[in-house]
Amino acid sequence: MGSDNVCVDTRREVEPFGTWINLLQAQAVVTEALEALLEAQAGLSLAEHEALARVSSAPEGRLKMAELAGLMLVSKSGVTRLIDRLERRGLVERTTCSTDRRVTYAAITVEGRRAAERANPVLEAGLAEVFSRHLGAGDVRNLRRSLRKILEGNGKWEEERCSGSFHEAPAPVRSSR
Amino acid sequence: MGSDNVCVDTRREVEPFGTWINLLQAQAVVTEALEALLEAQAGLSLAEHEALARVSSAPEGRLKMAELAGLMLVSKSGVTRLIDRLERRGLVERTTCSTDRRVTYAAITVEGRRAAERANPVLEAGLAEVFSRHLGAGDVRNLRRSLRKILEGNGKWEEERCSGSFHEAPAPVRSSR
DNA sequence: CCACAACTGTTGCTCTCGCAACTTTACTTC
DNA sequence: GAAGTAAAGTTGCGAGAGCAACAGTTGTGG
Repeated sequence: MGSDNVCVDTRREVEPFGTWINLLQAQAVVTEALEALLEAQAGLSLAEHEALARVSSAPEGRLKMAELAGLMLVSKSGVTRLIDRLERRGLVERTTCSTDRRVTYAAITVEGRRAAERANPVLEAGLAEVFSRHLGAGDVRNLRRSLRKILEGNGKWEEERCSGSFHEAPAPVRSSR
Repeated sequence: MGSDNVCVDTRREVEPFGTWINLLQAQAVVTEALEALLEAQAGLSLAEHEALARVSSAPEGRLKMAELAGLMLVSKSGVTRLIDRLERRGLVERTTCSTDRRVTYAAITVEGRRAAERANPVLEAGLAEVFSRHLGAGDVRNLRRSLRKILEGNGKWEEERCSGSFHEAPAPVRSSR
């Protein structure tokens, strides 16, 4: 009955847990701030901006729906509705493929490109303000290295997803292939 | 001490962006894995487990709705619905406060405590597998320190919420209910 | 040529969440 | 003590996302 010694080695066990919680919270805080900033100053959600950025930076300014879904780690239906919203606002256009009539391209419009270019500096400024402002250069390097280890360890590291000027939205990876 | 010059070269600007993307992706990957694992082996979502753990580790095994909302980063209505679901399953009970009739306590039940205790090792094993397994002890410390800086810099650091102690403290074994 | 499997994108359904309005209760002020 | 204000929790509503089912298209084997 006298199991008072609860504090045996809990400190060691708690650390990864607390770190993970902090990861969740930091992600939530940064995302929330950027979401609000981007919505206020550019009228775009983070997911919308990412789609816009990825489409506009793709060759010929267009991307198949399935490709976009793969890059963004969102489901097929998620991309359909996301492109629905952007198309309704004239920022993106659905075009067909001449060689395969199943595929639909999401193609950037001039207005869409303008919106993306207007949103980019906003996002960058917000990111500096809320994220990198509080970290030293060494912190950023260490942070990224650790995060990369986690991604690699789970087989989710892909170079092309991280390069370029776009952002990412949290979403599970479903049927990839 | 990262006493490097901040404006070394322009290429540095990409780094925070990519690091933030990695943060999102790592969070998404870890969350997805844990969510699936916990759902499969314990029948709880992550949010449900967190609520259960926080309530069960609170003094007297109960927490005001508003306190719970503050500890988790969710809105009041979110907590209402979350507790609705848990109460429907008999894992939590709504009780009243004798001194303030506005407040509602979410109180852990015996079955709820059992569920939390069954879920904890599952979560811990999953966390080790998908998260801390790929990091050294120094990595975890650095990671946490950086995340803490971000949270502090945005005024969202609160010791009791972030310290991740809720999941280890089994609280007073008060089986009065 | 025809049946059949594989693939692409869309739609219906459901789930979870936040915001704003609302009800009930406590506190402050006169 | 009464009026007004603030706080706690619940509810209606809409947004956004995933899964499963579906229709249209392409390619393959008999």
